Amino acid sequence: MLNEVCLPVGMSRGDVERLDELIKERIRLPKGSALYGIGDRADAIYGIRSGSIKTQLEGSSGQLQITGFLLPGEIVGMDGLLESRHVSHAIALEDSEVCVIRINEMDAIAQQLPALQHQFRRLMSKEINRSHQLLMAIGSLRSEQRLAAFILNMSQRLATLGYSPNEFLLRMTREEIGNYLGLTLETVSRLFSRFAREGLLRIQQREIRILDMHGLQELALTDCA
Amino acid sequence: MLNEVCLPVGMSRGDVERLDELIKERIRLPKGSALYGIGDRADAIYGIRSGSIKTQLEGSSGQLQITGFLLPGEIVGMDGLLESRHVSHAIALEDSEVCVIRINEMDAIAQQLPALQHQFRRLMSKEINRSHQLLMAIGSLRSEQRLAAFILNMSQRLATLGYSPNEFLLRMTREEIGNYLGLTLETVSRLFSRFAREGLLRIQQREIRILDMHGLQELALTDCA
DNA sequence: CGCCTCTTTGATAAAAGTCAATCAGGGTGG
DNA sequence: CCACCCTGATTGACTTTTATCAAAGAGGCG
Repeated sequence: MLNEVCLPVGMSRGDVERLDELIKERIRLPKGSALYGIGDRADAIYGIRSGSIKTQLEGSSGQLQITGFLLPGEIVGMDGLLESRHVSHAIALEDSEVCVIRINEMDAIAQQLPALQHQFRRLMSKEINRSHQLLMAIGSLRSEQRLAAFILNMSQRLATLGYSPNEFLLRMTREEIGNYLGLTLETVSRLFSRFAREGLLRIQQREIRILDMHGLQELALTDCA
Repeated sequence: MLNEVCLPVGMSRGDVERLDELIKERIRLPKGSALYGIGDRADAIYGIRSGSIKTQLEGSSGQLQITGFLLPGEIVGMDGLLESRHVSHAIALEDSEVCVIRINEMDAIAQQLPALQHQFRRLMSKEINRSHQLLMAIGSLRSEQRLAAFILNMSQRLATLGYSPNEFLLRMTREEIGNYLGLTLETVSRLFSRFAREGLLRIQQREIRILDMHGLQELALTDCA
């Protein structure tokens, strides 16, 4: 049924049926619960069916760093494939559901289905690119640009899921946004207020309504190094 | 011969011989030359045999962000596997040599050699973790901690290559270090001077000698959030 | 030898963080 | 059902960190 949500591939009808074997198990995650934690055995990856999930690392002195906010259709858990142990936490931001893709089973099927192998490789490459993009944002953009880019990114991803790109609900706190972007929660809050004052958007708690998409885009690009 | 440098795997004697087929081609890179650039067709990955290479992204407004400094034994080029086009530049920091691993050929061999598939997956996961680590450093550490962590990281990686962990030559400029760490070149320079003043290390141009490894480690961890 | 790039250092400014107080909702228990 | 509490958000005053601008110094390569 919703295989494309679990592992969005471009493959033949018959191939897709093979995948049904792969995705038997599902997990329901109440808000705030962990899909996995650091040190947990990593023998599967997870496709998000509904809800949203954050992933965060834990530094050597205990500080947390959020590395991603994942939405339906996206894959979580690929960080653990190095040592078969997860090196991050994955926590549901709201009640969510994921489907489980066991690595072993995937390997078995991929043996006769090279397209799956390639698809999986693409997914990992995507993850690399995602964190590189974030790296560039944190490393070379100013706070206002980072937040603008963040809002636009959420908007785009929600739009591809069929939601309105102009009006949506943030599932994370100011503190989580700040942590993700390398800012403090106060800075994030002030920026939201400023964006609202400047007529770029309207914000009421976590409900965002983008009023001037073009202005936001301009802001995100304004640097001209 | 030096296959483990090109694709460090834990596999049987016979398997290793299979790999010889894989690595026929080598490329010599003069200092400053590009292994690939944004938009180039990505049909191979590269194992560094000697020298060092930086990878950098280009933002929408033209700003560059260095995402990695790669040393011998490390793999470069995995960012391009998403769309078969590279999305970054890879540039030699000194005269370097890489061996070419064509994706197609690797796939063909991996068909009968699952260990290779797994090894490749591990490498991609490692790349994800690497950029997550950097993300955490830039996102949640102060400038002095970032630089200390950077120095320690270089030291460790050079040590695993058989070089002295206490004395080495940086192949990149202050500006490149700064860009990588999300700092300006002036800040980097001042920090080096300060570390030297505090007796943590001695620095003369790009020659580093670590005098107080433990002090540096402490500095890198000092946050206690 | 001299130019050119890289580096160092200083003075100043701007950005973002910290501390602190208040405010707003949402959920819980009386 | 309402008051209260607790978490999260906002805003202000102030500090710290880091960037920016500028000038001078050091090597290295042609």
